[in-house]
Amino acid sequence: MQASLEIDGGGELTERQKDVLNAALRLLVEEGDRLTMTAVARRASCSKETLYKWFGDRDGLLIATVQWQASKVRVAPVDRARIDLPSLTASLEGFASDWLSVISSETSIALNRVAIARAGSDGHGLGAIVLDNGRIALARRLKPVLEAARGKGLLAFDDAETAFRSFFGLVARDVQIRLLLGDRLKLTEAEIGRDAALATRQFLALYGGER
Amino acid sequence: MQASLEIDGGGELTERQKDVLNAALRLLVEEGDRLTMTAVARRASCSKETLYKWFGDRDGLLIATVQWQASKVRVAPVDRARIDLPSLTASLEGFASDWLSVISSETSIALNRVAIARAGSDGHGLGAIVLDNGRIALARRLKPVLEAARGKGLLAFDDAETAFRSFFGLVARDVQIRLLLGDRLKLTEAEIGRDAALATRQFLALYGGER
DNA sequence: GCCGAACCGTAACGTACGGTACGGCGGGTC
DNA sequence: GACCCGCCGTACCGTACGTTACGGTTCGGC
Repeated sequence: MQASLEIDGGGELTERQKDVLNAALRLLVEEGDRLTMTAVARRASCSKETLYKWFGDRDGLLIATVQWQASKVRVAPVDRARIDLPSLTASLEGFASDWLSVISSETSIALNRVAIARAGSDGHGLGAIVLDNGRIALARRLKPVLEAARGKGLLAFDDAETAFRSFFGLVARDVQIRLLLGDRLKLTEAEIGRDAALATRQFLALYGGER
Repeated sequence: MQASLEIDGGGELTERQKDVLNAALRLLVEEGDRLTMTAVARRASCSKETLYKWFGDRDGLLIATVQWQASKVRVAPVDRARIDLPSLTASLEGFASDWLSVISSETSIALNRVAIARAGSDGHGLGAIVLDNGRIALARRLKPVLEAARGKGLLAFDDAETAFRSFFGLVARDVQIRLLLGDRLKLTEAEIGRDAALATRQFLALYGGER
């Protein structure tokens, strides 16, 4: 089945279906791409027939699982009224530590691994979804903040996309690729806070206005 | 078979074996992780029996293939005598554009995809190899340059690792994760050059000494 | 010319897994 | 109570693929 390309991923799901997807998600974290339909059915205490009726095929189940996880992490848009340097700094540090927390979480690592593994062969369904709920969602939330700050003269840049990508690089650095490749790398809360503060300071040094 | 963990990956290989590994490499780029032993044998015009005799099993073949590719990209160490600001700038730009070229190449993408896909389940053999020949090799070559530049007062930092990771982030930004996830993103030579120059300028702004 | 080793091509085996079919059951409706 | 419907559990089917086995061919050494 070709799962419908709806934007929201958790809309018309019954509680039972959400339970099943949560089970699939946990299994995805534990087993990676080698989870089997049988294992999902057993873990969720449902029949394979039900899995196929609800999700069509294995691909449909994976897509629904990824969309379900994505729908759980939707965040409220940032309030960008009244922005000054301290609030901008705090906001950037918040974005940075949120992002570091996400990309170092077991769930994110597992989902990115599966999406990357399948990006080569299939019609890049999962990759687009993961990208859209990761990097792209971050950009959508951050760019208005950057542009508001530029409006107040707190930042100076020509292209918000370029500025965003610099911020992204300063924050993520090599963390995600190392974790995806299996590097043992434990990020504590304190380290995330320090790294976020450093990245923010560096970003302001590069893009801060009226120095 | 547990392939021996030798550091060099292309040492005791006959020409015929290199041909076979090159065929496997091409197939890996085309097919990703779903390459089959039959397909490799057919592409390399050899028998499966030979594949199993030489490489033990499918894992051994994949490991040998990744090591073989890694052995091909070994580069000469950088000459760090007589360093001044122009030569440092040129050197950093060289590192940056090399790295961007590597991570945007079909081969690197395919190898990273396979290594990431298997990093969750198997004994993280491939992930460690890819990491060691990617990020870690880059750090090994770049850090002496950074430290030499610090010795001349051209750069200022406490920890070479931290400085390196900032450089890494400024160069790579979101390029690698986007490509791994299947984002269509074509980097031209000119764009790589511009991005490398920008990253270098930003890195020097953050870590340049005696301003 | 003969022998053994290495190798090619292919057939065969075993298994794992995606997908389907079916019997049973509990719960809602009349 | 009779009926229906959605779902569970499980057995089953077909296939793909890793792995092994085997007959035939080439080639270097004697």
